[in-house]
Amino acid sequence: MAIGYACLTIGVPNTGLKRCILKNATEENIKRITLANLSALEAIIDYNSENNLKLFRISSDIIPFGSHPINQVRWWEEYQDILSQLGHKIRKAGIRVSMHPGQYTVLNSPDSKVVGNAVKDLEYHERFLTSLGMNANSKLVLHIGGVYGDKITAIKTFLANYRLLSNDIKKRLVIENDDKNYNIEEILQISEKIGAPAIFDNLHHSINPPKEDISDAEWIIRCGKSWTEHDGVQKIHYSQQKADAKPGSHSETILLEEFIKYYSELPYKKIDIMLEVKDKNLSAIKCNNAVGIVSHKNEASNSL
DNA sequence: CCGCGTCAAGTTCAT
DNA sequence: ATGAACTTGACGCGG
Repeated sequence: MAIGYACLTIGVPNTGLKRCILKNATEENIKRITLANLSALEAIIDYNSENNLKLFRISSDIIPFGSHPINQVRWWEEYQDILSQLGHKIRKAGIRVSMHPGQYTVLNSPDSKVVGNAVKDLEYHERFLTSLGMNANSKLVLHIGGVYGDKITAIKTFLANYRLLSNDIKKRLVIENDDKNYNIEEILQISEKIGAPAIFDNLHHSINPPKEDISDAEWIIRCGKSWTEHDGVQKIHYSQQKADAKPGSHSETILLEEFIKYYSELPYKKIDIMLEVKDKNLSAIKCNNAVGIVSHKNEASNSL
């Protein structure tokens, strides 16, 4: 069991990622930012390792314009050594990394240009994880996409386009319920058809539940059946609603009492939990402490 | 140098 | 028909 966080590391020097706007995306800037970001990622990994944070989502911003035609840098070749050393460090630390293409990556769009871009974006993310030398338990998390007024057709489009993806992408792809369009029941139906594992997101689920009203633990059990040996340990997303904000807004920090209750109700503990929360690593450490995952630092100080 | 508007992409919903 | 929200910080322009 590991608890992790997404993309950003709060309060740690040299871990910030750089970006640029399209207008400034020259080859020189792209290379400079890429190198700076790989260095930042190493600092993040060092920090995660020291703090026993064994689950981390790498930001899609790691390579500027990673799937945009403006970026013609063959970074996976040019920085092959840096990437493979970084990957080695990640594995040595026992950290599981993943990536999560965003809301603009829509595989089931009726617009073939949009689909083409989505495929390119998946290829970019896949290439990054493969350049690190990660195996198939490093996942790419994807939402299904739009509905376009007809969900049956939209799902058929997703299935058809999924089948066109390369095996390298398919072996990493996992699908997640979202807060508007596709609930966990639909995700599981799609998951069975394509063989991609299902990620259960508790907050999305609370906002967009299916008709069948069973406990989160029951849904997690059903999702768990979609994870095979080569996919690694089942992953779920966990977040808490920010008070007095729009449904779906992530809270500033994780309230421990609520987390511990949720944790205690999990059907089994062989689960990796990705927190989606604004204070990132701080909550991840807090939750680790709450469930008895102690960092090396703490062990050292405890033994003094 | 400081502060605030803007930023690649797509879809949905509100106006 | 047009525009904001999504999620969010960081870039970078204008003063």
